[in-house]
Amino acid sequence: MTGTAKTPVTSIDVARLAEVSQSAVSRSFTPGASVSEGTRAKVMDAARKLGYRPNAHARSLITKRSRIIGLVLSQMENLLYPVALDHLAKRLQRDGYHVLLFVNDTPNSDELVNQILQYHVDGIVLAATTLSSGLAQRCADAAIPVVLFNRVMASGSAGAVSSVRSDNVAGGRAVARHLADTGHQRIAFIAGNEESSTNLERERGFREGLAERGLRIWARSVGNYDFEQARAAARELFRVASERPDAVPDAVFVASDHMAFGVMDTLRHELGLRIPQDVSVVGFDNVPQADWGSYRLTTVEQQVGPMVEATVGLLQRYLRDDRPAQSENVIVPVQLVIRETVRGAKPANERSR
Amino acid sequence: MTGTAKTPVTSIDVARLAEVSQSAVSRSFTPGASVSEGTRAKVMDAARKLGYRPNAHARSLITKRSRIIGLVLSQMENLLYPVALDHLAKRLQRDGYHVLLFVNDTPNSDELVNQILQYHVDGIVLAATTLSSGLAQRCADAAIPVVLFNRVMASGSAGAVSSVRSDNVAGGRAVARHLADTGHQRIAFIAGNEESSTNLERERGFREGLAERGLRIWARSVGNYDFEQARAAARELFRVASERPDAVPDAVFVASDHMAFGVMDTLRHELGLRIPQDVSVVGFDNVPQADWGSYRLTTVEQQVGPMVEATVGLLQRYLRDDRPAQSENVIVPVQLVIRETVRGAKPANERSR
DNA sequence: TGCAAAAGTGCATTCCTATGCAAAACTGGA
DNA sequence: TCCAGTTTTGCATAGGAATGCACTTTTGCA
Repeated sequence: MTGTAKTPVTSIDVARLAEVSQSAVSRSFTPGASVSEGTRAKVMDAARKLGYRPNAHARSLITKRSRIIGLVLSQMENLLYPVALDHLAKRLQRDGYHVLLFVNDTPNSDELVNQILQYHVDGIVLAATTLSSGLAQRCADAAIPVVLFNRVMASGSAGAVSSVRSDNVAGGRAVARHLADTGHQRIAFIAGNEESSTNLERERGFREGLAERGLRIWARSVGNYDFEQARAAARELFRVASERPDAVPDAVFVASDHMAFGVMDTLRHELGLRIPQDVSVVGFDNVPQADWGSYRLTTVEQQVGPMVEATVGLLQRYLRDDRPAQSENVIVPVQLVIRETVRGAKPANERSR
Repeated sequence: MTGTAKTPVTSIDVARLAEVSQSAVSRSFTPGASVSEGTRAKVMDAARKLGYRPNAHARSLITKRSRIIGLVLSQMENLLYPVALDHLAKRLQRDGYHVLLFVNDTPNSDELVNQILQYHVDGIVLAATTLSSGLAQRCADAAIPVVLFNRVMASGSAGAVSSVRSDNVAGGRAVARHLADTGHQRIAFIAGNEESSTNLERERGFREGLAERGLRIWARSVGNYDFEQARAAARELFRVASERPDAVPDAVFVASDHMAFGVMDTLRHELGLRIPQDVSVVGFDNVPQADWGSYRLTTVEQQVGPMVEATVGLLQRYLRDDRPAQSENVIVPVQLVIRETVRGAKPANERSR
């Protein structure tokens, strides 16, 4: 019978009941510590009776490890982040770590850094696209390992700021080739946040890919990774549609799926265009919705599983040998997922459904 | 210049530099403590120079308050939860609290309870639809206040298990009335998880509303709050469509938006039905996607803001006067948001766009 | 100017667990 | 049976901050 512990029960209580010392209790709960099987059994038994669990705060106070990873987020509507959060939390839980959440409210990162440092987290995952790299730097200065998720620092990093990201350049290039090879001529691009590394890289790869085929970006607009702004961008690009139908893009590459959905809705329901007959659309991320029947969006898959795995791997390396460690930048390969929003493409490497 | 603190800097270091006692430092960082402006200034100055911040673990060890709220989640793909998570984290951050995340991996809640209790969280928010109420009970037994989010306990609760939920019954009833009043006759229902309180209440309200108008559920299937299962449920309900078009539902109430999207996709793209001409669809939640052009889903809004506010309110009440406190069940009103998936309805109380 | 009340300060202790060190118990080989 | 070697055990302390208590300084009012 698991005892119902109304009041805090400490290792001393357990020690008393098990008739051993407090140290023995502690050791029984520390993997690899020196205790005989007999004592451990007695302790565990007493612990169960009393409903005892070691106090994580007291423990981390002395071990200097909190087994907590701070996660800084800002965008929640783009499903990529919830999905990544889910993976990350589950993965860390398996190793006895947990995620403490920080939502990037204000642009004032000072206060946020303060809050994070108070908890003495063992590591930080920065998944906020809009975040100033100052925050990363400040955390790294405090000797806390930082992993940027889906993002890199602009300037040379000083401390232990690593990053995990997809091969955005390759992704952009793959999209360019695909659109060129399916015979598109007037190819537009809707950017995300123009200063973000994700956008810069995707756009660069895209330009390169187009150049290979003797093309270039025909028209361009900015959506800032925002649903509504992406819709406005689409309207802008297609404004002249009615007057000169042949002066209008025949394909759009949108820097994120989340924006692409808004773009598709606007093209179809507001501008009366058919996808892909009148215009092709390609996204980036491959969030679950991209597979939904209303969109069936051709897009570049960011492999969340491997990205999370890499993130955890980096963190663990820091934690094991806790020297400063060189900053490391992992690039996870991407894959073009061809569905039904590009004219002249045959769905090939589709995975499920 | 904010000093870069390579090594832990403690209140004693600050005290030394500021030429005061350690107590003075502590008091300077404790709102409402007894310190003169002069000392506080000296302390803050020294603290800034050294890059000092109080150690949250040491603090919670002695104050018995961790300023951490545990949040247990399981469903991430239904945007309702990420959105709620976002609100909750921001709201708590404003009060100096933070969210520690627990993802309900396995059905084995024992291990999860263990993990939660180790951190001595000040409160727990349970937002996992699929979770056994045992978990709630166990936490409450450990004298930790528990708030069920979007969910109630089946049996009479013993400890301090409160809940915040929408008025699901009223929501279901509103849907029934709306569908009846717009002339629908063969009204189907696709259930979520049949044991969940949300589903039970929505279905009950729905039945009651239909009964008021002399109708009843014409066909029923179960989607378990899962996208694919909902699609299968839709196929099942409309299987006979080709043979006897008039024996097929003319409206479907789906117990969550997330499922409703799958249902709409299946109806439209797989079964070739038009919405709302051939069949009307109503969802529940009003997640952001419901407003998207491809869906424009008529649905019942769960007001996440007020729900989070109520949740935080309950937690704070527990924390202030920390007696066991009676369990309290807050019900947040809902609102039918009429968009374009119900035949014969005029978009009235639409909010934005 | 004097004195009681209020405000500020420091000392010492507490929160709970982990761990270095020395002592104790046990192991196995001769 | 005895001893060196190994494993267990307990003692005592550390880790960083908060707080009751007693003491000192300041304040306010007569």
